[in-house]
Amino acid sequence: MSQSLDRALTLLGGLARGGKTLDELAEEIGVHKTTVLRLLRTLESHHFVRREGARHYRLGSALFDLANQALEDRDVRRSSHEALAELNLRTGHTVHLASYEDGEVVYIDKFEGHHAVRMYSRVGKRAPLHCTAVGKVLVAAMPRAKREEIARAIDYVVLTANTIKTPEAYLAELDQVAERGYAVDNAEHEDFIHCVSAPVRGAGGEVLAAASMSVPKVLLDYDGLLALVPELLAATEKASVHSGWTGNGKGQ
Amino acid sequence: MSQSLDRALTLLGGLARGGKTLDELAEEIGVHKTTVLRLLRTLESHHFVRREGARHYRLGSALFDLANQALEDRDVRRSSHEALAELNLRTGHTVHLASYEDGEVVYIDKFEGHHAVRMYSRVGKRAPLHCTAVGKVLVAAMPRAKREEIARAIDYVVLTANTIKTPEAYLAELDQVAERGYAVDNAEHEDFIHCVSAPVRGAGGEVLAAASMSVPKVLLDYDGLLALVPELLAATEKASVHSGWTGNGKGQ
DNA sequence: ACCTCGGTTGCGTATCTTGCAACGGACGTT
DNA sequence: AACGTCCGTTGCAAGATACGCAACCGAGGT
Repeated sequence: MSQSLDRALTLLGGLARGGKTLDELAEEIGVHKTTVLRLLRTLESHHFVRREGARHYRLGSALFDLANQALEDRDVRRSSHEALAELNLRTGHTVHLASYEDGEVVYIDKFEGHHAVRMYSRVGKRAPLHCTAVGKVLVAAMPRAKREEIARAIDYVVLTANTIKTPEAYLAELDQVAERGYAVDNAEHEDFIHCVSAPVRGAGGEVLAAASMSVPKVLLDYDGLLALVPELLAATEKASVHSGWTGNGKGQ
Repeated sequence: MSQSLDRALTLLGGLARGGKTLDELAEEIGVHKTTVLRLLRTLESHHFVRREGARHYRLGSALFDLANQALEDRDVRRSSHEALAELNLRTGHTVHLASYEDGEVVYIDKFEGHHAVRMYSRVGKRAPLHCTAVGKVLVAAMPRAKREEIARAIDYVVLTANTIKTPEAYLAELDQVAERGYAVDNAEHEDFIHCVSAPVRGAGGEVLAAASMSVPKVLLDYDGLLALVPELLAATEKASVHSGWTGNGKGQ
């Protein structure tokens, strides 16, 4: 592990929450401001940071640049884009695309809902596996042994009254998800929101990502949410076809 | 300047162009692979890179995360979004939003055109000041002394037959741009594309960013392009109002 | 079974990074 | 107008840290 690099990356995280002054940053990561200055200079030379006026540093454009290249790398995102945009347009609900990344879920695309109520999420944000519909879909797609391994490794943080609390309950839920082909998060992550999610598949039938719709409970009750499932499945099927998926079963 | 950080950032740039193996990366930045390994590990722990299967490294999700936060930081982007999305929807042409950043133009938003012909650009990408419509708009908004300083500092790389080649010609062009309130790039950057651009203003009348429409020449001739200007101006005015702009002149 | 390729580890050394202390410039205050 | 404060910047010396080496390991391919 490289110390200076580690500090610099932490620095970026700190800068993410608004422009900061040199000493503020120094204090935040617990080093001398000279050190921060040098790190910032290096970051700046690569456009990772920019100086705003005199006494403020902000994140720079290299971030956008790399991020977009990284996103383009993820082919699912591109191939699913059209189908999900349509789904979002037609239903007006927030649509997410997420993939599994070492023990968590990462949002790789987001289409904002058309209501006043907005979800606190963001492309690149991570979320737990046990209390999100996308998490369930992604883990349910894995072989049973892997599922168990993951289920046991999860830290079942309780976020709402409905949050799943044990590996056993989680595994049972996954069985259901695998069987019916979609997952539900019945206000297990945030109190006022529930979601449905379904997988996007690739050429070999493997699950590339999970798409979800998130709806505030004030807008639609649980039955109303479930009534959206056919539309969701139509969209994920379209996205799957665009991603190379060819049939119903496994393989070609 | 911090050496290891510098190397790590260079590494990220290298990774942007597809997954690489350890030795490839080591060679690329001219260090021992052990060093690369350590840097990658640190980057990985912050989710800046991820390991793809056995022998491939790719950019990770921290990039998306930071990038989105950085973009949200740039208020112009949010406040202009609606007007530009409309413009894009109505005309079907590619719309860019760009701002000035130390001697270059940086794209901070992009709305893809609806035609088959796509432009090679990307949010976060940088472009020269002398051969882009957005560049002209941004520089034309600066006080005359600053304009001259910038005009003299530009390296007039010739990209097409129409590219401006001298500070004098550039300054003359800027005068025109400042006067009529919009700029044109008549295939000065890429041979087959021409653009028009206009400024987005903030509360004090200052120019926050430049919006542009890019159109393949095969789709629209020069006069057709100019015919789009009123629509562009309507959009940038709307974006300006959303950004706090209140009147026609300076000040409130 | 061998070879190659990619990744990983331990270790000593030299380098690079660090924190200190002091300076300078820009504001704001008295 | 002079002073004080806040923030950024520089040079330097000490030592922690990142570096490259060489050897090892594991997986694929021949």
